Amino acid sequence: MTDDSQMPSLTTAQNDAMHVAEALCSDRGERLTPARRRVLELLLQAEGPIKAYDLLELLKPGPGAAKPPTVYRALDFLMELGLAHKIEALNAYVSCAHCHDSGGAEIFICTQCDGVEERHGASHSSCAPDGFTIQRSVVEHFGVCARCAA
Amino acid sequence: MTDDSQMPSLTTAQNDAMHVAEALCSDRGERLTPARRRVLELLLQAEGPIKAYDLLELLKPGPGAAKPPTVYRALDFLMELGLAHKIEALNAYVSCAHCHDSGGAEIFICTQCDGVEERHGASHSSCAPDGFTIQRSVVEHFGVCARCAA
DNA sequence: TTTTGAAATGTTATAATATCACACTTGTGA
DNA sequence: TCACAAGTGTGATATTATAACATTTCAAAA
Ligand SMILES: [Zn+2]
Ligand SMILES: [Zn+2]
Ligand SMILES: [Zn+2]
Ligand SMILES: [Zn+2]
Repeated sequence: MTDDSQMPSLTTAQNDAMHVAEALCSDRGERLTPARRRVLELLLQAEGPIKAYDLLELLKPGPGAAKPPTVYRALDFLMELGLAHKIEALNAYVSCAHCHDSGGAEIFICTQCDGVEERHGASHSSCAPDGFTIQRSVVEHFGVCARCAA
Repeated sequence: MTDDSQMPSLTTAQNDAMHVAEALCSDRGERLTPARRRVLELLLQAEGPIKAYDLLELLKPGPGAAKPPTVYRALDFLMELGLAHKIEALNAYVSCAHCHDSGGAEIFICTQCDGVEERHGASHSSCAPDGFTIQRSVVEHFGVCARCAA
């Protein structure tokens, strides 16, 4: 029996993601506290983008019924570490499987199945106005994924 | 004296933009009603992105004190016509000088002066997951403009 | 001209999203 | 042991946006 035994039904991939998160926190000297861990689990288990107040509902059954600041603090923490992203156009959140340092995530959301895929590295500086230095980008594409188009 | 005389201090460029808007509405068989016109004027006069409730405040002095639905309806109308955009990451709105049909706007926001510039036409389909069809994109870049960097 | 019907607006209330402020707890290191 | 910083709990409140339904406006049809 591992010390992940208190987690409810995480898939292998989700379990792996938790371990990556633990390692990342350890590296950075940050603490993956129970509240933060629980929110990350819920993000990993979600089938697509999930809203803060839906997370809040999912946290209700637990020992301490969470209040909004708890969820938003956990989300802020996870986003700082690059373990989660906010989809601005939806006011919703997703876990990030890429564990990149901040910057450069390009998100594709299928409007039929709510599936989210992420890509990195495309530079947008070539389109920028002359002399404009990009510090942070929000790139969110909505459409139909290959599976749903079939 | 022109029949724009009831408008408060619009610059020539802003006046031109109003005429473009009028022409566009005319083309589309849509009506640029006083509420819609007033909101567009305020967007044009704003120095940068402006929030819905700030627009609401600016409308207060007028003959009829506006309520939230008035502002949101006007913004929705203007966005439908491509005369305004929402900046999702700021929950704020800007007028659009490009009068493009919907789709493809790429927005650059200077975090020092709040200036907004818009570019078009960069295709992101090359970065998309295989088989993903993009229907709508949100592309917002935050950084420092040439003027502020100088 | 009158009728009429769709579009637009007014109005009240409320939903949905997010943060503040401050007390308390917890874990860590001097 | 103590002091301190980070994290959390809690209640209130701020911010952003929409629902629902009555009323008005306006132009086209009769
Ligand atoms: Zn990511
Ligand atoms: Zn899909
Ligand atoms: Zn535009
Ligand atoms: Zn600037």
